[in-house]
Amino acid sequence: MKKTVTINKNTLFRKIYSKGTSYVNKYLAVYVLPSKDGISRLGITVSKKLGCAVIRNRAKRLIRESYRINEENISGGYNIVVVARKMVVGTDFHHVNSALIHLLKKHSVWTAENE
RNA sequence: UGAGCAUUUCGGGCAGUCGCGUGCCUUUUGGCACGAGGAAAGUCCGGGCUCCGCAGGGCAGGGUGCCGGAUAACGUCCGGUGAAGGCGACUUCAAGGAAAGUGCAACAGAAAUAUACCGCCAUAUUUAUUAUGGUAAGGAUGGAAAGGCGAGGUAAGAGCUCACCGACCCUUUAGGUAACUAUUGGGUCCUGUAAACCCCACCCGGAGCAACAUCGUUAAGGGGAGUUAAGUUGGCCCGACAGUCCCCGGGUAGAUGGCUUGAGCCAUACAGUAAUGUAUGGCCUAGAUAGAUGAUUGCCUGCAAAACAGAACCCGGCUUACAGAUUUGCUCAUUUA
RNA sequence: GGAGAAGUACUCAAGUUGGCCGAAGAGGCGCCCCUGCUAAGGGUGUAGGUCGGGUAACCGGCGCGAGAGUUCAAAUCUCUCCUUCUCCG
Repeated sequence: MKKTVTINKNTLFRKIYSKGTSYVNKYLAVYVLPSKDGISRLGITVSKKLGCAVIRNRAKRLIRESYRINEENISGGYNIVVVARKMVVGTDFHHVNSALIHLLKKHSVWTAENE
């Protein structure tokens, strides 16, 4: 299994925000933009408004874990940015996981194999 | 048994599966080791380190403020003194100077550092009173009103005089390194405020790892000031520096080092009341750069795995947040012996 | 990560050599005029939060981000905490 490629440039983030399509959930907001070179990238945004460093780190870890588990089911070649919303504070992994799957299905980047 | 005061340590443990960061070994797969805190937080102090001009002097500015000690240093810590609170164990305290000077004290009150509204007394006029003078005992105001109380004294009064008490200044003796405590004699009777200016003593150059160093990338030039009196530091001055470039706006791409062996941790012995220091032996314990600890299952302790919370150059403190468990010593009350 | 600035009625805010300060002023709200009606415009005056008391007029306490301290007295001075905003390469 290859490593998860992350987005680490501010300009790329801004491009995805302005040009990508977005769907919003109670827990998360997901922006998707097809990448030019065919590599999937993941970016996670957690605002400072959500809470202190522990809460923000917890949210990032839950999102990253959910992406890692479901990476096989996501069709490649997309830049995906996941933004955590306020309801994510205090929830457990299962809620975050189902929320992410729901949004990825809306974006139709979910290639269901197991269902 | 109840109530309370101080204080120590911990902040779940073990195992399985998938996954993350760093290092090492293999190098296609992979394997092994290590991997957040008592506050990592707030950035409130102090220091190391780096650069700024060699890190100097004065003014300004800022900080600290009982005494002695500890320390690299501190606004921290330890031991003592004093004051306040508590029956007590004990706790709290920015605790120098108001008798060097200046300012301020609203409203109220007659008057706020100086006085005469009412009252009391004397004299004159007159007997309703009015005027002048004396007075700080009594009233009233205020947070604060000329040290308190008694006796003498007086026209009425007053530290005006005296006894006792209190405060302050000088002083004698004893104890203590000192703050200070006890004490002898003399003098004085003075509002509060220095977290108002100030005085006294001591301390402080500035900026910060987004510092800084090395290697590289982009680029395009334009405008302004200056020519030995301008520039450079932190506000100013002096001194110093370099000996031609400086400022404004615009453009560009980052990588590596700094980055963890340190005033380090643990154990023992000795010195010291203690903070702490010295010696010997052992140990190596995160180092990321959109930023590593998560998901899940089982067992154990427990009512319940459950609080506050995530290193970002590194240390010493302080402050604030914190569910629950826990060590040791002491005080008071009640009962029984 | 580091360095700073600010917080006052519903909103924007003035006030900080400590005292007559629940706090000037503007918007907003509310009343009147104008209009067939409304908006805009003009004029005028009032109350300002919260708790307690009172039939009411009104009176008293607490309140200038929160909590302590200094002082006779704190929006103002000092300390600690909270929130918001700005700057750095």
